[in-house]
This record gives sequence, C-alpha cells and structure tokens, in this order.
Amino acid sequence: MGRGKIVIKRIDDSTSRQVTFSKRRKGLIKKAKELAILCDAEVGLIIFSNTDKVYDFASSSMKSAIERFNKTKMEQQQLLNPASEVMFWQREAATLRQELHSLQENHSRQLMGEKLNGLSVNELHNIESRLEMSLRGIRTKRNLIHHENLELSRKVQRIHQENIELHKKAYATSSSNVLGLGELEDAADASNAQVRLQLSQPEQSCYDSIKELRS
Amino acid sequence: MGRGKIVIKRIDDSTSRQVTFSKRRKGLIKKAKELAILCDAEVGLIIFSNTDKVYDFASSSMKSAIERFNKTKMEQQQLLNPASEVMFWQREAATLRQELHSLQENHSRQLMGEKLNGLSVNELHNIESRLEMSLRGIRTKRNLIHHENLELSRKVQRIHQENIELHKKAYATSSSNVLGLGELEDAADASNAQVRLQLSQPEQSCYDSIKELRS
DNA sequence: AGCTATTCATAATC
DNA sequence: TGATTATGAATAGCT
Repeated sequence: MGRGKIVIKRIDDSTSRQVTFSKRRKGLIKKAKELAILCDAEVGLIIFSNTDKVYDFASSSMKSAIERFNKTKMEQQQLLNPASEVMFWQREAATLRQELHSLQENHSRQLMGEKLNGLSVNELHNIESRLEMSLRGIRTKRNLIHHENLELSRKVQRIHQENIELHKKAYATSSSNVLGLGELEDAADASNAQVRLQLSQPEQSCYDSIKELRS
Repeated sequence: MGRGKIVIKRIDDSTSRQVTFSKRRKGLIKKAKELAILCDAEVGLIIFSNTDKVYDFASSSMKSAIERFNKTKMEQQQLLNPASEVMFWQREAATLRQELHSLQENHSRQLMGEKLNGLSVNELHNIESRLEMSLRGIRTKRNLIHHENLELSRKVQRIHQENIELHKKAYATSSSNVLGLGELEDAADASNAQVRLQLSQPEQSCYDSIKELRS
C-alpha cells in the first residue's frame, strides 16, 4: 500500500528506515488498539527501535499481559511435557541459589559503601533480606509439596498392593458380582497411582538437589 | 477497509467478533513481522482472545522482549523520579511479604495431606519470576550506585590533584593570604576525597564480581 | 513533516 | 469455517 510494491527486507538507508519505522509503528499500534476494542481481546505490544527506543501498547496493562502470558505458557508447557517441569524447577532453584549467593557475597563488601548512599542501600539491604526470607519460604513450600507427593505416592502404592491382594482373594473365593465392581473401582485408583508415582520419581531427586544446595 | 466503514467499538455478535478476531489477528501479526524485518526492530506481541486463547509473535524471543522492556522501563522510572523508585521497591517488598505470609498460612492447612493442586505450583512460579526480576533490578540499581561512586571518586581525585598543584604553585610564588585561604578550602576538599576514595575501593571489586557473574 | 498513487487489509457476502 | 470481492485504510515514494 504505497506508491510502489516493496519486498519485506531490512531497509538499508537509515533515513528511510527511520521514516518507515515511524509510520508503521503508528499503524501497528493503531491496529492493536482496534483489535483489542473490536474483539474484546487483551493485547500487549512492545517495540524497540534499532536505536533502542521503546514504544508499547497494552489494552489493560503490560504487567497484566506479561503475567497472563507467562502463566498460560507455563501451563501449556506442563501439559505438553510433565517431566520438563522438574527440569524447570531444578534450573530455577540453581539460578536463584546463584543469585542469592552473589547477593550474600556482596553484602559484606558493601558494608563500607553503605554510608555513602545510606538510604537507598539500606533499602536495598532490607529488600534483600525480605527476598531471602521469601525464597526460604518458597523452598520450604516446595519441599513440602514434594514430600506430600511422595507420601501420596506411597499411600497409593499401598492401596494398589491391597487391591491386588483383594483381587487375588476375590478370585480365589469365586467372587460375587458386587466384589467385581469394587475391583473395577480399585483398578481405576491404581492407574492414578501409576501416574502419580511417575511424577514423584524425579521430584525426589529435585528435592535432594535442593537439600544439597542448602548445605 | 472492507465493504463498508465500521466504527471501532466492541462487536456484539459473538460469531462475527470471532471472525474479525481471526482476520485482524493474522493481519496484526503480519504487520508486526514486517515492522521487525523492515526496520530492524525488536517486536513482541501478545494477544489473548476473549475465549482465553493466546497468540503471540516475537521477532527474537518473547523472553528477550519482556526482559528488555522491564529493564528499560525501570531505568526510565529511575531517571524520571529517583524517589519513586524507593516507593516501587517498598511496594514490591510489601507484595512479596504478603505473598510469603499467605504461603506460610497455607502451610499449616496443607500439612494434613491436602492434595497437591496445580494452582499452588503456578503461584510459586509467579512469585519466583517476580523474585528473579526483583533481584535483577536490585543488581542493576547497585551497579548504578557503583558507577556513580566511581565517577565521584575520579572527580574528587582530579580535584585533589589540581589542589596539590595549586598548592605547589602557591608556595613556589610565595602566595598572598588570599591564596592561603583558598589552599585551606582545597585541603578540606582533599580530605573528603580521601574518604570517598576509600569507600570506592571495595565497590570496584564488587562491580567486577557482578560483571564476572554475568558472563 | 505533508501529499497522493498505489497496494493492502478486511467487512460483507456467499 | 473458507473463498471472493468491493471498499476503505495504510503507506511508499516524492516534495
């Protein structure tokens, strides 16, 4: 839509690239707005020029859009591959630990410099303490979850075992139809147990790795 | 651009809203791509339909775009109003504390083998993302402080040097009383310089260590 | 920055 | 849904 057709390829001339950027950016943001209004959609748009300037549009707020995006993507990932979740947490824990470590290391060195920028550094210090506390809470929480999961797995395994024995008994004594129904229900529980057990397997190792990181 | 003009207003009919959404979403993403390529820009686009489906486009990666956005916005905020930054962190800390509190509250309830639900894991993830972002922000801030401090130190050192030379000159030419006063004032500055230089010493290493960690 | 000649996106319709 | 087409919008090339 212009005096002539163009091919979509980086514009070499920096001036006309700049001009095109201005025009098209405006157009894009307008269209984003329209989509949000017309279709009742949440839209978030971030644009960086090649000169590092930012432009953005968000129908509600960028914070909201980004958080919703992360949440959704995470759920998708979990559904796609349950095992990858464990790896994700492992990476997460490692990253956080490293960051904490560097923060803690820097603390002592900062004590001197603190006086110079008293307020903001103090503030930072407070915030860091809080962050550490939060992280501790989160890790505790995670451990609890893993424990619970393990507990659950064991319980289910037990039920499964009991079920098998019941099964044997039932067949041995030539079971009635009523017993047969019970057996079916238990079988369904057992299959759930399998799923949970599979999930709990790697979590154990994750938990161990976290424990290691703590020491 | 169509058979008739339209007003930009939520489309009431859900079917045509859906149709329009499909068409315009496609168009918007196409334009976003074109802008990125033509103008060598980094573009991130997130779209949620009113039925909660996500669509997105990112010229590099959404992670990159979001991180760059957060970083830039934070810097802008800092430049705009240094005082508001403290409030930002205070709010952040308050939020984190509150979240920690609710986590801890949930602990006791969850101890009795309440089932592990996906929501709590998501919650954890969100909080951890936030923590990571906060930590990154803190490091950025700290770097800035260190930079400023270094700059200050150099400046003071320079002044100190100038002062010494002035001093020499003054004595060499058998200075008047007026020059002597100036010398005293400069001497006071010089002592300040000493203090600042001492403070800056550990900060240098701190900054270096952060740089190291980043690579 | 403006101004058109064009191309493009899309609303209406099937 | 998917394809078609008339129409309004966006914009490339100039000034």
